Amino acid sequence: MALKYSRQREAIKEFMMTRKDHPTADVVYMNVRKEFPNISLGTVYRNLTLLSDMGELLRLRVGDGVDHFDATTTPHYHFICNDCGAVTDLEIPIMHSIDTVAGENFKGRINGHVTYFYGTCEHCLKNSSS
Amino acid sequence: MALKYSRQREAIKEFMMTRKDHPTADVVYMNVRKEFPNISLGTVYRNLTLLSDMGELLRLRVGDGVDHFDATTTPHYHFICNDCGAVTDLEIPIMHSIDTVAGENFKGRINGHVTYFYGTCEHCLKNSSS
DNA sequence: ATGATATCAGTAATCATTACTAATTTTGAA
DNA sequence: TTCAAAATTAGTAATGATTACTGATATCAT
Repeated sequence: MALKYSRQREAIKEFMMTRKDHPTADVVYMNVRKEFPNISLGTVYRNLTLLSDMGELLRLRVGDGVDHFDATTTPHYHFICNDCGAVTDLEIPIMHSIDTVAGENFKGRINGHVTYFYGTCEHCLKNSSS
Repeated sequence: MALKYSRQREAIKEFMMTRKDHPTADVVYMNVRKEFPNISLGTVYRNLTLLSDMGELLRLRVGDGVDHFDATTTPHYHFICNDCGAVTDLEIPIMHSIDTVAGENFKGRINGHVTYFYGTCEHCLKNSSS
């Protein structure tokens, strides 16, 4: 009986499934509050962490100092816009070969890698040209 | 006359050059304190940030919630041990080709990538087998 | 229904980092 | 060398994200 159902956790999970823009805890909080006006930010954090630990979410540290969460748990790469900070998914296969490359002449064992691609997103490209 | 010499900044820079283990601000603070007993943590942070902005240091966000700094500013990859958290350099060439791969079927512009390899370091491999 | 326990809301605490301020250093010129 | 403008500092307070605590509430097997 280690894990009990909770309406709040379910709402958080459902909200995450509707979004593919990798929201932060605060964004989740703002949105779930529409359904649960007095849910607390701590509850949001606790459940995001719990769901991440259970493998139902991915916790992304993209380098902007705030954790982002992703309901797509199959391995994939991310792109971060240097202008607006948007985080988007990339539709390219996982490049396992780079683990092999990295492992040459390395004494430890390499299990995997995390790669973030940086640049300018489609939207910001248009804005800068105008 | 925008930038003035400071003994503290010089000591921080020199300490960073002696280390290839990517210390955090706190580690820099502890060590520079031997020479400047009442240097403040804020001074360490301000100078690490300044040096990073000037390109004399790299600021690494390896995903452990603490910033690491690197005096080797030529592009290179890093390995993070899942057991002990150690951050080490990898001696492999930059794989520019993966930016091209990631850019296919992507509407924005990709300028580069940051990759961290994870696994078990040489030292922790030995310890776990004993 | 009820008792055990997981979860909650609300709030306080923590941790890394940044901002503020009055005092000290640096530096170019008198 | 002396001086004053401006950068830098030490010390401390503030911030922002996240985690921990606590007494009340919700879930669930019996």
